[in-house]
Amino acid sequence: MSKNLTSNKTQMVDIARIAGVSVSTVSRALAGSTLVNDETRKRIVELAKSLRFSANVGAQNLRRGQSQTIAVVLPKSTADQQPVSDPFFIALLGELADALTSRGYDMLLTRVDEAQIDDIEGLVGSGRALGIVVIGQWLHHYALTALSSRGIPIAVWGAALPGSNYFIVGSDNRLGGQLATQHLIDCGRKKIMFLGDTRLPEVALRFEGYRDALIANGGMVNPGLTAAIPFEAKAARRALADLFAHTSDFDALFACSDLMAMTANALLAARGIRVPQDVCVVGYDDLSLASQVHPTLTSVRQPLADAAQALLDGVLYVREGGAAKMVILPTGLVERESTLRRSATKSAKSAQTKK
Amino acid sequence: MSKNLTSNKTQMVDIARIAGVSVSTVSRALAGSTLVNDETRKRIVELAKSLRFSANVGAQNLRRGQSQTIAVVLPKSTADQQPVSDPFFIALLGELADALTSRGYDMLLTRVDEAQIDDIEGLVGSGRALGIVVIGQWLHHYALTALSSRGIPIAVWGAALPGSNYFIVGSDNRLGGQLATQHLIDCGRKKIMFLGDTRLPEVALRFEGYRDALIANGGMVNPGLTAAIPFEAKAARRALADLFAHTSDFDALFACSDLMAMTANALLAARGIRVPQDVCVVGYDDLSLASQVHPTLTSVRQPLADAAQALLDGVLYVREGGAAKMVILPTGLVERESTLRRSATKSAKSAQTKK
DNA sequence: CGACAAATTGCAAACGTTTGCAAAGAAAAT
DNA sequence: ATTTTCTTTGCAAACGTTTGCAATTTGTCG
Repeated sequence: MSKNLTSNKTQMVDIARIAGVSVSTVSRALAGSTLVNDETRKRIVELAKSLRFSANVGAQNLRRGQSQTIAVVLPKSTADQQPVSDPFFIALLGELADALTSRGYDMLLTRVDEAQIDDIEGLVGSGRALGIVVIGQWLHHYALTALSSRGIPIAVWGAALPGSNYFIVGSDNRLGGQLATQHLIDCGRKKIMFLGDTRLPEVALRFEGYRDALIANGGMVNPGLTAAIPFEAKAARRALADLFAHTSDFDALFACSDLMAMTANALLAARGIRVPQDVCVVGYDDLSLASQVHPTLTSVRQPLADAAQALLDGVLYVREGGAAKMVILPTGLVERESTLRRSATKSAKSAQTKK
Repeated sequence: MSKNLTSNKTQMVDIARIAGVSVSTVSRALAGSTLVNDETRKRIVELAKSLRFSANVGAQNLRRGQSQTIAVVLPKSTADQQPVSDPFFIALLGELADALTSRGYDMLLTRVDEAQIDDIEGLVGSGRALGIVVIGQWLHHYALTALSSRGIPIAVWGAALPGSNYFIVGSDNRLGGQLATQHLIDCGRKKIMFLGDTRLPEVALRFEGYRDALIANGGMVNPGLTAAIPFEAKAARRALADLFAHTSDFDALFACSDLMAMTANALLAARGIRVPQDVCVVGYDDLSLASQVHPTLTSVRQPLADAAQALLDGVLYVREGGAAKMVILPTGLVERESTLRRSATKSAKSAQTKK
């Protein structure tokens, strides 16, 4: 019966009628334009509030030719039954949500299968979003490159790769690896095992840091002390269990995520190996969980809030025609119970002093 | 110079021109209408794909008078500096994301301060979303009631409260509490401590289940064996540390979240108390993490995927004018290392037999 | 008192779709 | 050959905003 498709939601024309002005005036008043008389403006704003009016965003976008929404895509590897992959991504997601809302943007969350990665172009093409933040780049470097070169504003959380033409934000993975390893060396450890799959760009960089630290201290990488543990929880557990079943010839672990470190801790504990006395463990990400478990976890912190800001800025910047950039954020080591610095005798300090 | 505000994105008129048909035909073809000749349809669909065209969703919504987006709001308590409160919510969020996308809806993620909870009405009022899923109801029961009675389609994850006029989905908290407690009793435990803030509706129900189980086994609640531990990680840690500093007169813990249980485990371990030998611990939620830590955590599982489906169904149902309902999902106990069933001698079985 | 500027308002044309209706053919029935 | 039916297409009017422009009112100055 009713003439309009959309249900009886109040809209500008209603307000205009009640206030006895035209729709234009209502529009301007609500937009805070100076073109409208102060008094009328107040009256209209008041009225709108009392009617709980909020303007149809679709129509606004249509008219203005732009949206205030940013799409955030989370990877979903086909093999992975976990709803959301890594707690770290979640933490980042949370920060992103806050950063976006505090700057007046809406957040459209999408999980995409790695295979459908190309489809996300539609998010922008359809005007749903003005740009895209991609969390986790190992969904096909080339796909992101293609997207970016086609003019889709994207910013990616990941590692800086050579030949990237897309905007990329990441932490200083190399430094992170270095800090962690140096700390373990300072703890007097000699056989530091690296846990992580170096096929992933970020892990590869952390590995370089690991190697650098070893070399800087007169050591070198022992191939027997590296294990390609995947990030995904269950697979990681399997791989670690398998690893520990075959070797216990290490006195420290450097894990590429806190989740991995925690799982390793659990498996070591089950074998009666004590952390940190027998084995020191350093994780990565500094999840809030890291300070909740036993033993609390020494970890490499990534500046999440800064990352979120940088990603948002990145999307907007690219959208304005800015060229792709790399933003590398600092990392720092947070020391907790899972590692134990030796008493001053053999610490980094004495390394400075000539023996 | 260009006449149109929106940048040079391809739109229907472009396709129409190239294909030599009218916009209407393009629209119909892409919508799969039978009104258009099979051959022309194919040609147009092909063309659209090759141009990577996707229709402007804003315009579609405007014209159709409805959107295909569902807003999901996550609580953000003002005091809480954690980006996203509880890992459980995250897991649910992930399931929601999958449920929504697999049914063709977009997901608009919003974090709201508890104070701004009323503002979420605008999400629907502005046509951005067709309905709202609220995760965590203890942001003001009354606000949700008001929202719902004003006709905003919402579905809430939480506990069934008397006098709710909004659609609510929750697990059977009472049963969960019962199962956990009964299991601890079956483990031969006598002093089972309840950890959780019973001011929260869900916790209150779990407590009832706890009480019921005690009574069913000829016991009763000992007020000294309940502690109002909050959910938020840091506060929980403080409260637990404080608790354990004052009492150790318990042989089992029933914690209202896995996070709480893990933290308790960590603090107990630091005090040299062994789990499960000295103290058995049951958590709640069955996070994927529960099977990663040491000892792996016995926990009450909530059916996340079902929950997500039910929430989505709920929003749609309410939007179609359906009356508010309560959906209570089953729970189950997952036994792991943190509890240890006694050998048959003193188990539940013998409780049946007359002494 | 007339002319001109400034302030405030309204008109109407977009924005990119969908869809009721009419039109134009083509095929079928008479 | 004429009418009827069916298939396929296009026209044009929405959907709810924003905004350039013109129109009106009011104020100021000579």
